[in-house]
Amino acid sequence: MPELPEVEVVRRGLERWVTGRAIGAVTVLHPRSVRRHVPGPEDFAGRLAGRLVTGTHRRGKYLWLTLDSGDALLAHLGMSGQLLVQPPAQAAERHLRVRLPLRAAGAKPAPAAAPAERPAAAPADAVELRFVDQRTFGHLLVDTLVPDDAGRGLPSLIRHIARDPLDPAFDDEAFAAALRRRRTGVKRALLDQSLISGVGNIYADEALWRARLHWTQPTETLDRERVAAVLAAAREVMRAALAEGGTSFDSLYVNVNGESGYFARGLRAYGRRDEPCERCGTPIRREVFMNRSSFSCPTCQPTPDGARF
DNA sequence: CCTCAAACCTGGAAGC
DNA sequence: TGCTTCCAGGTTTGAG
Repeated sequence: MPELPEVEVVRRGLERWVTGRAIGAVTVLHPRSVRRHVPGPEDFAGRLAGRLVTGTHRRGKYLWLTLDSGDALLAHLGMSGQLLVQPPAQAAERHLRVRLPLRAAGAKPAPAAAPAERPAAAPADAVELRFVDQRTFGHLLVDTLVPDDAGRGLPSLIRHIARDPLDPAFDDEAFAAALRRRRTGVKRALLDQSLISGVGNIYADEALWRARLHWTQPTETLDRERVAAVLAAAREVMRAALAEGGTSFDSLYVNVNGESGYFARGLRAYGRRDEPCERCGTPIRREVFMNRSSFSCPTCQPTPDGARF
């Protein structure tokens, strides 16, 4: 389940393969993967054909490629999405949803040919960007760019997505103030992408374990220092995941080169039910919230008075 | 505006 | 072995 560090690893992996290349004839194999591109799959492919990729960007868990048309190819990996760069002749993956052929700028478009007729020795500069997604919670779409609060281009569909904690322009004070205005539990707030983006179930639990807060801690009780501690913890665990080259556990999640990331050994709370807390030895508990698991230490993270869900 | 929960998916694991 | 149920969960949508 890609969260911010995993998506950033994908972005970095894509950068050298896609920037400066031209997109060829896009094939949408599963319409659900472009369901948020309202004009439909044909329009999606039409807006990409012949366009040059000018850069790679990310906010929270959203990733986008800027195009020379002024638009952007926006991607969200959902729970099981992967963006792979493969040789064009590589066999199709089991859950391949969209094919985006890429060629070096200036190279002639490949002649239209059935896959079986492709030359065995494809030009070295021809690659294929592939969107593979088992559970189809992820999606791709072409969107227009609008200026963000710093005047930079942001896909219009994600205007409501807050900056993420690794963004230098993230405003800690504004976040603390917004949290205190909320009347909810701290974990629900951490998962609210309009307050802070990039934090999912795993990194929320990890940040709360490090900050010694239970997930039901009411947001209005969090003073500036507590919020600073939560943010510092989230940044620490995300940077550690990033430093390990990405990621986590789920074999579904694969980085741009098709290698499974592995950050599971750095997790102190998530997925460790009944295992001893690394600070105090108390067995980690698992509680269900919003139909998903929350892992915490009963001693370091006691359930607060006035718990909010 | 805020809060909250349902719905959207698939396949591996666990239970029977 | 084979069937059923549970579980993973980010985001949008709409009700209250």
